[in-house]
Amino acid sequence: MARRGRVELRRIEDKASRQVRFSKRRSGLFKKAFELALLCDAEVALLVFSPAGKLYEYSSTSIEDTYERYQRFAGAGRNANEGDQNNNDNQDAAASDLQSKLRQISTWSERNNADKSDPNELEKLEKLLTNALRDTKTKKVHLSGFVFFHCFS
Amino acid sequence: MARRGRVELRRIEDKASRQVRFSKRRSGLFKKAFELALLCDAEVALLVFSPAGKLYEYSSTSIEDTYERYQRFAGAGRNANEGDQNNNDNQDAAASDLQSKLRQISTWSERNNADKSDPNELEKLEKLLTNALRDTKTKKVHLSGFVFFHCFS
DNA sequence: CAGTCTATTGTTAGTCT
DNA sequence: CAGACTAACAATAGACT
Repeated sequence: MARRGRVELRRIEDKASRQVRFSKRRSGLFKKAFELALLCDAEVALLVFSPAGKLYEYSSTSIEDTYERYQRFAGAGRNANEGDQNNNDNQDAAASDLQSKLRQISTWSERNNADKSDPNELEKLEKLLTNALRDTKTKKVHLSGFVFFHCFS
Repeated sequence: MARRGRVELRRIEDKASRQVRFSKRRSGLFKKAFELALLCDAEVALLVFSPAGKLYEYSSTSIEDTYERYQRFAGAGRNANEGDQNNNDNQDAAASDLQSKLRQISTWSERNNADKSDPNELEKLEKLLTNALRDTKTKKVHLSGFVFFHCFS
């Protein structure tokens, strides 16, 4: 009646199960996003494409506005922090991001040991690698002997 | 030692508490987003601005790409389900060098979940990523050629 | 498929360090 | 102020409907 063990962190192979779990987890994720925005007064934008290519979106203001803000932020100078305080580093976020990218690569790599390789997957991998590499370089610059690896779990 | 009742769904007034809970809930949200992408093979993009204006981001591929896809999607018909995909057959059996590089990255990535990060390790990772990326690109060119050839002959 | 049910695992608010 | 701790609440996998 319930799962037998902890959840394995890898792609769900069974198609039916993956579909059901996508539905349930998507609901959960959107709820959490909504709660974060409401409780903590944060600006949140969330885009999800199902494996079948269907779009789901949530935004506390508007996707477009948040994306614009993101571009100003990420685009213009790494440390430029809009109008306010001298917060120097987004290292926390950057670290998490790098970590998650590494995890994705790890997963992809494992999955791929069994799979055949195909152009779409390669495309995806290429993007992961490019992003991870960019983050690595950024991080290296910021690293001045301090440690800030941050995990989700 | 624990909360006394259920969580009220309204903005947290106490500033310190709001900050702490933002931190914790943000971690949780990013973890969930990561899991959805990984377990269910979905494309996820998540942008969060803290009340203080700090940016946090996660993307299973790239924020830019997902936003573009979103625009195409939202711009044209809502239900338009893109034109995909089902590319299945590919025999590219050349497991090769790329796979061993991926395995190295995988190992590094897993080890690093527990380890601290340091400049030397980053240096190593950077080299692995660069090499893997180069191979990926090479392979993609070959694969593209292969697919192209098959489509038109 | 979209709900219901329930045993389990997962998340987290408040507290302490 | 970032983690550790832990009681309590929340999410969810799998089976059914």
